[in-house]
Amino acid sequence: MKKIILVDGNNLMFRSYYATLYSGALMKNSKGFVTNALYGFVTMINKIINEEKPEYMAVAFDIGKNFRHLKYEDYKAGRQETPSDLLKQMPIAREILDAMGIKYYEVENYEADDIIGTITLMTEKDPDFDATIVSSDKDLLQLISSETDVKLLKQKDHVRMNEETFREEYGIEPIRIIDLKALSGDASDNIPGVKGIGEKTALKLLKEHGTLENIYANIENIKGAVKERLINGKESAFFSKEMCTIYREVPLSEELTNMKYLGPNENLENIFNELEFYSLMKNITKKHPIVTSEYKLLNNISQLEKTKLISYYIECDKLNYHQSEILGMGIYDGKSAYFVKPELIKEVFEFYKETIKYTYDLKKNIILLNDFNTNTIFDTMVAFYLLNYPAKEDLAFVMNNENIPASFYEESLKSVNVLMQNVTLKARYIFETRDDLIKKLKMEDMYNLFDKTEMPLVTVLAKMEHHGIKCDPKVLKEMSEEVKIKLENLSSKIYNYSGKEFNISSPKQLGEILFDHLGLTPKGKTATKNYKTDATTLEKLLGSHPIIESILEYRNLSKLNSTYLEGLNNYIMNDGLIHTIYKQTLTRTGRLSSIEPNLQNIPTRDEIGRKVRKAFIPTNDLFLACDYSQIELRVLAHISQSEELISAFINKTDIHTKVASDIYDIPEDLVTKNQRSSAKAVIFGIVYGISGFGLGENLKLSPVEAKKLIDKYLTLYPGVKNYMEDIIKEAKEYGTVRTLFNRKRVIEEINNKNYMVRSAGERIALNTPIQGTSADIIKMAMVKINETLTKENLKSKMLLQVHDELIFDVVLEEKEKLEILVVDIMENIVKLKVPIKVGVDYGNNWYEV
DNA sequence: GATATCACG
DNA sequence: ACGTACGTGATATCA
Repeated sequence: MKKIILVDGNNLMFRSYYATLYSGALMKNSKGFVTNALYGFVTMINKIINEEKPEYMAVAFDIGKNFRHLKYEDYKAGRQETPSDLLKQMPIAREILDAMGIKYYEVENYEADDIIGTITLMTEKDPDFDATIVSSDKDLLQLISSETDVKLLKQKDHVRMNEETFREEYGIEPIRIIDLKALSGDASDNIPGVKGIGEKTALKLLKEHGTLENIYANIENIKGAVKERLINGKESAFFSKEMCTIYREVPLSEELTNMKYLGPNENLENIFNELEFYSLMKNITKKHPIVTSEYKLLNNISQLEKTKLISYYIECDKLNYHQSEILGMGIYDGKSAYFVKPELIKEVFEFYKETIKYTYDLKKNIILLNDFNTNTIFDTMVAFYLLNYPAKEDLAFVMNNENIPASFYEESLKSVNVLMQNVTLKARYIFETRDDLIKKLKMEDMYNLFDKTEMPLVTVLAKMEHHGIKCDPKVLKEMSEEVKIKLENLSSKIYNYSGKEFNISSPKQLGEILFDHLGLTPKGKTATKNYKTDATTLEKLLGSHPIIESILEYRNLSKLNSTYLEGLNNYIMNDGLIHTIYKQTLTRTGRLSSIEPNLQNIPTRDEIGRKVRKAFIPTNDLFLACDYSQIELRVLAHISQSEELISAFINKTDIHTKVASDIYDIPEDLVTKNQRSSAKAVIFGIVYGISGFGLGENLKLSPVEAKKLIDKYLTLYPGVKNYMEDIIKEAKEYGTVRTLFNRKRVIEEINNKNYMVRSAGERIALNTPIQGTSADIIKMAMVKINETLTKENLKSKMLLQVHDELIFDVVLEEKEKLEILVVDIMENIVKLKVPIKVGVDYGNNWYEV
């Protein structure tokens, strides 16, 4: 059985137009062309296609005055004239249907209803076809039959009406809709019906007598006022019936089989581009069907042809590519896919030396191949990241997400056949998605960020990872021994206080000891209903029992030992170096992250922990650390254009002292250390979207007092306040925020009905442009620094990035030159409304720095 | 594998 | 009344 979907095109366009007419500004493209009806129309058509998955589909439109107008000059009188804004969109709807591969029909002097009626007559006669009509017009219910049902559109959802459901609701046969209207009329079409008879009475009469004709044949059996009204309105009734009967023999010379739904063609994208329906374009961007997973086995380079570009995908045996073996490579040259075994890979790259290449996770491949000049200009993973796809370590994540079956690398480990299939398929996918991704990056205004910053950064990070940072295991070992002794002593001390032994590292057991066994006052429960025992909670209990202090110290030292002293030791490789992995496609703000090990969270805030840094030493002569001074605040000053902040930075004021003097209303030279640090907390809190409560916790003030500080700050720095309001408004309107360099973040939470979720979304909206812009800036600086180091032939290396600082392994004789060039690049890579300052430090190890 | 905790900017 | 600062990763414990 074949099903055809029949859509009342006029009905859909009118609905769409009026649905958004009163919602404020009418949707227009940048040329001022109103597009609201078309947008709704396309959305509805998409929805119908999604829900019905039609093989056949047709849309019907009204055209010109029809026979009803000729017979009845008041037909549809009283209706507003079609607004010109809507009228102008009508022909485009037809163009869109053409481009969507959907047939549409209009026949001079007939309405859409008549065309649909004519087609359903065809399907009723054709044993191969059933029909579903989509409209919100109840008139069409008269066409319901055993082969035809109606999807009746309501304001929010729809109801499906077939013979059974119709009878249930109306108690009459579907075709009797015409008799019903003949009696009760239809205000919207200006059908008079019988004056004084409404739907209730009409239905009652029809249930009793069946048809309009029968009612009049039995008119003597009807009593009272109804009879009178019927007699008076007889002519009108029969005339009305004629008016609302769908004409089912419209001259339409078309076979049902020609109404096949073909799917979108290339014109659709152009039309959507013109209308600026960018959100709708996502659904139509060609899902490159990977029709074949065929591949050849490469035994000899001579099988290959020189070509302009290829794609490749490499799979290795572990997630950490610094210590793993290549399993194999897939390549695709636009015509054929080949599986390349590890021993042939070097040769293949030699063969394709001049060839432009695309890949996925270029940084991984650079390290695996130990080749920094692969001529790879496109990293699909980075593109996916910027465009908000799940750009995980394995391309299979994205492919599966796009409904293209692909195996994960774990499967490749199990069987060579899967491996070969896998890498060649992935190589094909990379090849075929690249153009689309570029287009999307351009559409989103992120191509520059991609091409000039993120892509070049891939190689820079590869170099940093590859170089590694030297770490002396002896230093770690010595510290660890000391710390372990202290931990021993602390545990006995703790057991003495508690009166029994327990696992101090178990928050659950610790909670029970403190609050059940020792009877201390709990300060709340965790999500799993255990007592809270985190540091802030314990600090509140400091006076109540001497065990608390020991536990805090124990926690501190055991963290230090397990995560850093012993933990880091496990990452020192045979070359005596630690090779972290920077994740370039993970964070939502644009920052990097560092794993295995995380070199971005080596202790520094407390003195004991900071000593870990003594283990990190240069391979050249010394370390240079260059850190951006208050980069996020400077970015805030720039983005918010707060005059107060800008002038403070331009005048080189100590910003925290300045703010302290402002919010406490005292001269700068009287600001105490405490006041300065409170001001600092206020400023940082603002950047994160803090509440009075949160700041109060932080500063050990009451929420009310804290709130006062925030309010004072916002009054004195109105630019900041405006920024906060504007960015949240922007986020709510578009569902996204952007950094200064166009990096985009989608914030789903921003219009959530749940207060907590929505508030979190608002804080994200506040913070992301600031954190993200800072990330953009340091990334741009890194790219330029790398370029310059190469150009100037310097041997000193960039080693680490810790969000706002860069650490270099310096060759002594290059010291001055390096410092000047790095500082210059970092400070001038972008021009903000405030100066950007970089601090500089040297040391023989990371601690000294 | 989830949770609690704590290290960093 | 809600429940309370953004972004990360590693480790130990426990269900």
